[in-house]
Amino acid sequence: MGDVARLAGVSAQTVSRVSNGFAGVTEETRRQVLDAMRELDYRPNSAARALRRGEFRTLGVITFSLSTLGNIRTLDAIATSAAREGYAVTLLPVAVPTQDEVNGAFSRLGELAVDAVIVIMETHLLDAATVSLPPGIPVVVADSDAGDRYTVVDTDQAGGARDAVRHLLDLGHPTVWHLAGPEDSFAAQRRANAWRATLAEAGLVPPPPVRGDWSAESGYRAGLLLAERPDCTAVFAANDQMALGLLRALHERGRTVPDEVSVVGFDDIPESASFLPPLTTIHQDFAEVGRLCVEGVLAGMRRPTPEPGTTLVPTRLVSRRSTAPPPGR
Amino acid sequence: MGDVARLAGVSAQTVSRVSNGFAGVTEETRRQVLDAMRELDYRPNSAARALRRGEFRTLGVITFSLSTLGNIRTLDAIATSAAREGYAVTLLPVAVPTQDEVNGAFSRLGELAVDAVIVIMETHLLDAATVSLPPGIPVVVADSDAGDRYTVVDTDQAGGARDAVRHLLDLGHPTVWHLAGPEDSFAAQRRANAWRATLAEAGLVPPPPVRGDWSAESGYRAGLLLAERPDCTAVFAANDQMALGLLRALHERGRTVPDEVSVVGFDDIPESASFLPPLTTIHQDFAEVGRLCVEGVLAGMRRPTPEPGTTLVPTRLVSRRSTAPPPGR
DNA sequence: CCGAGGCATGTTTACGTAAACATGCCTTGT
DNA sequence: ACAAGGCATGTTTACGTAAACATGCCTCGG
Repeated sequence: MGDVARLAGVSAQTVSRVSNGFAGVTEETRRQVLDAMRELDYRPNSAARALRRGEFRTLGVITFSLSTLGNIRTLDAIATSAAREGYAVTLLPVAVPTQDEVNGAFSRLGELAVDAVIVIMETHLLDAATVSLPPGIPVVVADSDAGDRYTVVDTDQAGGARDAVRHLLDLGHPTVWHLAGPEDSFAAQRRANAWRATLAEAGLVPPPPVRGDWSAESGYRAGLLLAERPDCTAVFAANDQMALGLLRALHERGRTVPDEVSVVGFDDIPESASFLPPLTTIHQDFAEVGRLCVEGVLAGMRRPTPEPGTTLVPTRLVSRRSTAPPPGR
Repeated sequence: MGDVARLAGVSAQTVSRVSNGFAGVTEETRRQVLDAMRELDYRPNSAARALRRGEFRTLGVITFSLSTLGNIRTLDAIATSAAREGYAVTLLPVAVPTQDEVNGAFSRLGELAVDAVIVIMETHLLDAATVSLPPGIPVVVADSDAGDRYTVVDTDQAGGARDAVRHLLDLGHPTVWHLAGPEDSFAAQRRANAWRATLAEAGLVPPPPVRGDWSAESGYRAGLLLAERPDCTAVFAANDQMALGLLRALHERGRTVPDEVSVVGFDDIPESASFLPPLTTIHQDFAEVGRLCVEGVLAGMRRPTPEPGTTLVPTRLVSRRSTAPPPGR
């Protein structure tokens, strides 16, 4: 910076002012400084800048090894939103979802160069973490239900599931079966609960749910069971991949979709439009989740103590060809 | 740090020594300092540390919006390897693969707090970038063929494709058809070239390739064409998703796999083991690619001028049930 | 028994930047 | 015409750390 100042014939402080886009610098002076910067290929030292300013302009994201598609797309949206706000994103990978690993990530975080943290993680692991987050830095949690203790942003899982079930009931189906996700997933739990509640609202007794593990293969296995039940005319699958396996099983068993059985998925993954038949599903707006996460931590940096609370991002039912009225209607 | 030193009854320098795991500190002194650190919940300031040390212990990764599965898994491996080496990973998202965006990312990089850069990007965009990378910081490129100008780490696309084709020829198939990826992808080009070369080596004239766009849907469309050709008994698909679509098309047209037609994919995505039938495919070792990227930049930080060159990560043929000898053998 | 040398620890300093304060010139109103 | 005030720019200082150098004690060999 000193060199630039010398070459431009000004003080280092003026260079700093130009470098930070400060007002109150003559146009001519600014030009001279910019020329000198270019000439010397000057780049501000971000470490010194961070030390002086007390902020890093960086957000930390803690998540499991970029495992699920949803997490990835959320991360992507976070990175994009953060970049727009002039923030970089630092990844804090947690190799395996064990308590030790989570604690490790949290303690590393303490000495990491981040101004705020976004956690994409199921709550029960957060809860059990023994290492506290560094005090005073804002935290937003995605994909969790810890709204009573943290600021939480999440897809409206319940609303989406309710829309899926209602869509099928409105078509005239006597009831809706559920191909649920794994028990240890909160998203799966919330979708299953909303399915049950929506049926109950309609005065129906929910049929026994069939459980998968999110994979297409598990959906296929579940589908083989459901295909045996002639009274099963409508299935709400907890994600699109299981729906894919379900479609295959139904097809193999000669149960045509949607003529004999209607299927609704969840997520709206790109491939779902190309399924056989194209899948009616619940679209999740990951981009919005990511944007709100960034917005949330930035707000937390301005306000001293953000109160806990949950922001839900609405879903949208995408109606394709896998749903129709039940046979005989 | 001063407070900790005071509480522990030592100098700030000793605190620094303990904090950095320096030898030459009495066990007792170390314990006292550690106690004081805990007591005061001291966390070293990474900005000051970076300023003093002249390094950030952070790697930058430039990639397109976490688009393809391969990029994501590479990024994941990079983050994990980097963490093991004590480095954090900062994401540099490039929203759209346009020249402006790439230039933007590169120039932002200049003032970013990273010690090295890993670029996951097709070469032609790198080439056209007008903004130079900051001089003196190591760069490793993945998923590219710019081995003459950069240090490059990549999956051995050609070797994998060759293995796929040879596997089918060895089973006795008269020739092997190719369901290629999009023209603007270097990975697709290299796989197609190796397919052609391997057939030529065997004295065969390659049948016309069918082109898809990586998606299952495009594989389905291509599969409908290939199903019409009774002389087509073996297909090498450039990725697993297109292979999935291909399998569906063949199934619909009554061409059984592997009895009538054998199919080999590329990537070994998790789902491919659950395809119908389970897919023989080429396994890519993304973890190794990521590890080598990190190793490469770290080596570049020690050596002054790393010479360009390409490191290829070998693939592995995973033989499942979608391949068999041709009918009548 | 004494000096050399090693080892644990303390003191000084610089890393590059930006906030806070200081300076001096020029405009403006009476 | 002159004081007041604004505005562009300069000077001083501190951010938290770790390298380099300094100090003092203790051990060990002749």
